[in-house]
Amino acid sequence: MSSRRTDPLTLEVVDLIGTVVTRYHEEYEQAAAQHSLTGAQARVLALLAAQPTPMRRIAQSLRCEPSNVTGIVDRLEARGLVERRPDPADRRVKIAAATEEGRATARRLRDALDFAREPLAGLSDEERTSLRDLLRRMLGVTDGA
Amino acid sequence: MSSRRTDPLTLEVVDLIGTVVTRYHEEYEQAAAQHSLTGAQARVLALLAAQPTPMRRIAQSLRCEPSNVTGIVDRLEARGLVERRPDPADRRVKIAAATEEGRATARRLRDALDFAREPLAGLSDEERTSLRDLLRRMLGVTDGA
DNA sequence: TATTGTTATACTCTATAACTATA
DNA sequence: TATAGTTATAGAGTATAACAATA
Repeated sequence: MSSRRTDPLTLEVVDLIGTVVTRYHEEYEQAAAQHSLTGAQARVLALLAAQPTPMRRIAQSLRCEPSNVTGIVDRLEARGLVERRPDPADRRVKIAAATEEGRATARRLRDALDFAREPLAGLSDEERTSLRDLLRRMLGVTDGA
Repeated sequence: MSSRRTDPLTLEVVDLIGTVVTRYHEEYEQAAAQHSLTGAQARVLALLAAQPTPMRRIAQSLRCEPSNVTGIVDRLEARGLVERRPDPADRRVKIAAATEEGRATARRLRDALDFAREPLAGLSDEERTSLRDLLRRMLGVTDGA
């Protein structure tokens, strides 16, 4: 197995994946910055634009401590992009939800994320199918649809 | 071009790439944390283990302001993983270099990065070649070797 | 008692601006 | 005067611990 680790082909694929990761993050941060958002704020806003979410679950989604979410949502709320709502079923819970303006910002943000879209446009349908299948296997995805 | 943007195949590939990016980062941070390093510290240490580098160039590599590098190298230096050396050619320049212990840590860190290695082991040579070529085209890489 | 969200605290990363020592 | 590195400062993300309200 160590032969596979140092084999030039594997190393190049690893390197290419590293490049993908780097480029993806740079584009994401850049797109967020264009709307004066940090990466974390953009991720939370995207999540809340998809569906209102309790603070606790936001933390799970971000894989960080719940205490951190307070500040991130505070800053989004201060800009009118997000609001906190009570949970009728459990008065301990606060549900964060994107406002109309927040959803609009999230939409523009997603449109700006050309990363995977533009370079993928250079591939044919067959090639994209092939890429999808390889990535699926690499990630251990059983199926998709 | 907007038809390609919303086509299900492209969306799934975009989603898979997002998963790759997320998983890669988590593994990287986790591997760094196992050595009590932050992500930024691990990146700088890996860079310096490959070759001694002036502070200015470290900043370019990290795509951050030079002032930030001071603190990162300070912390690595305080732990004996890195040292600053003068540049004989230009007395303004300080060259940061990994110590023997720093190189050993960098080596262990790299070994811990199973992310791309392990899942790639499930692919055949042909599949990895195919994946390499698709990633190359996606990234606009003319060639490699 | 356990859980949700928050506050308080400390550390790191980040950018900006001003400083120093060289060039 | 321009450049390399540093310092000072401030904002943001992160983890830990302690707390109030609620379950």
